[in-house]
Amino acid sequence: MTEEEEFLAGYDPGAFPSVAVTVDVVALTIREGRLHVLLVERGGHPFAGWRALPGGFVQEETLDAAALRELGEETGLRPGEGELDRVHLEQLRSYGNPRRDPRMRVISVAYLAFAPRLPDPRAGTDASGAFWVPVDEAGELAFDHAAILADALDRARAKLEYTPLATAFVGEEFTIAELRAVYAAVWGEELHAGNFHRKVLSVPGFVESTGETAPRAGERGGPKPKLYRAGDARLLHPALLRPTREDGVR
Amino acid sequence: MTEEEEFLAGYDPGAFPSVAVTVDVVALTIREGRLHVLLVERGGHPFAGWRALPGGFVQEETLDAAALRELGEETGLRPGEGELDRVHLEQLRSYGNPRRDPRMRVISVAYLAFAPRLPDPRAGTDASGAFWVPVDEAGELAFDHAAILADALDRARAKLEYTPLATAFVGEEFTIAELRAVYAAVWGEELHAGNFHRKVLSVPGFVESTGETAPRAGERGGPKPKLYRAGDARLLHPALLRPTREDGVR
DNA sequence: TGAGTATTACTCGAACTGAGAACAACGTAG
DNA sequence: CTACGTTGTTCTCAGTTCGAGTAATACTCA
Repeated sequence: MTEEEEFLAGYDPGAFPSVAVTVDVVALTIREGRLHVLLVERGGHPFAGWRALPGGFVQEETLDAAALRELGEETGLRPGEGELDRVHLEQLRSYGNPRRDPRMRVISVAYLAFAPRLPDPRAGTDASGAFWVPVDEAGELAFDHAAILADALDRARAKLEYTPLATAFVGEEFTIAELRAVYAAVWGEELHAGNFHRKVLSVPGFVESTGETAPRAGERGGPKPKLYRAGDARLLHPALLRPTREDGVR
Repeated sequence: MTEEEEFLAGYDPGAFPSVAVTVDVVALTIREGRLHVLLVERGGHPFAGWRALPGGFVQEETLDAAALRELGEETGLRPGEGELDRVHLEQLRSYGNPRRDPRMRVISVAYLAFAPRLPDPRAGTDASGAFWVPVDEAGELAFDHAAILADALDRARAKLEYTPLATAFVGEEFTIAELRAVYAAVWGEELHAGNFHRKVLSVPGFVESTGETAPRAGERGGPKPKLYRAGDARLLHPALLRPTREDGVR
């Protein structure tokens, strides 16, 4: 036994202050042109009856795996069954205010999930119900979840600018107009169709043409749009700048 | 007693899986034109004798407070004593691989600290020594700290583009050339002096003139430069784009 | 069939960028 | 003290990108 092995064998984990660690997931999708977030209604205390972000305690798994597991439990989807695999998942940040949970010290690692239109969720084990809500109608949330949601929206809006994240909200094949609708929904403002078109096609690696066109035009007319799929770029250069941002944001 | 109070009174914190939570700090500063990171040499197991990021277990405090405390303990500086108050501190992300610490499940919340030139640190309680090391000479680190450092550098380099973060590396009053040296050190490439000057002054809220000039020119001549202080912008619009980034970074 | 709408392409002036030059102010080697 | 090299600052200029608007075309719906 080496000195280090000996040390580890005699190590007492209880000697350090212990806290609980949860993951909370801000899952975003777009429905009917509006950005929606997945919420659950809490069944038990604390905050019984309140809306909250889906989440739960971390088990013997990586943080990423915990987030994906929680998302699957709340939506009723399973990894390997298609839709959940196309979800883009990334860590947002951690929240550790000592009083954020009245039970005990709980540190939450928040995750951000972006998904194409998912089916309506069914209730998970830890919640009496889960549902998609437009982000501007989320209202008051349990714990500090309203602040987490606000941070998540900031992050999502910013990431649309310099990453191809928008492609995570649409299907495998999509039109430029669908992509533009994603930006409009997340940023909350319309974009100039012509300039958006030019810009998206000019950024290398953002989208690549499938060579095909959609079988049908939009609901209200117009030519059959061309189809694209996501390119291989991880960052957009140059970025798609958000319009009408005032000078010197503070 | 309300129903919720009753629930909380009978609540057993031990019922949930418990893990240890630490904060690790990636403290960056610039010395002699090179970007340095603060490292400690571990005194005890595991990884005795290895270099590591300064950090420790979270106590009854916010995560931000824990990071600031750890930074103070390793550098020997105390909050309220000037230099430590000008440090910019922000959360990087959390690392929770179940095997990242051989003792037990430890989740680490990593922080990023940017500071103007700090004095040489003196040893803290949990480390037999602390020192500034050029980031490209950090070498192998304990735990997953090398990965954390890499993520931190990515973040720092990116944030220089769209935030006034560079002002956190210089003194209260600084010259445009000092600011340019920060960008050069972090990005690892020289910038066109004239264009940088024009750009910095044109971004609203980045810097504001003090109306004064430095008492002395640089070591090797030149006119006395004008002095500036940080403006009130939190984001740079338009951003300072990093040069020579190839098309379609992937 | 006609009206309305949407995709896509094109135009034009304004703004921005990268590269370089010019100039004056300064430190230092000789 | 002088000459020279270095540096901060301002300008110029051509190429590129951006925002806003226009136009041609193709489709849906009534």
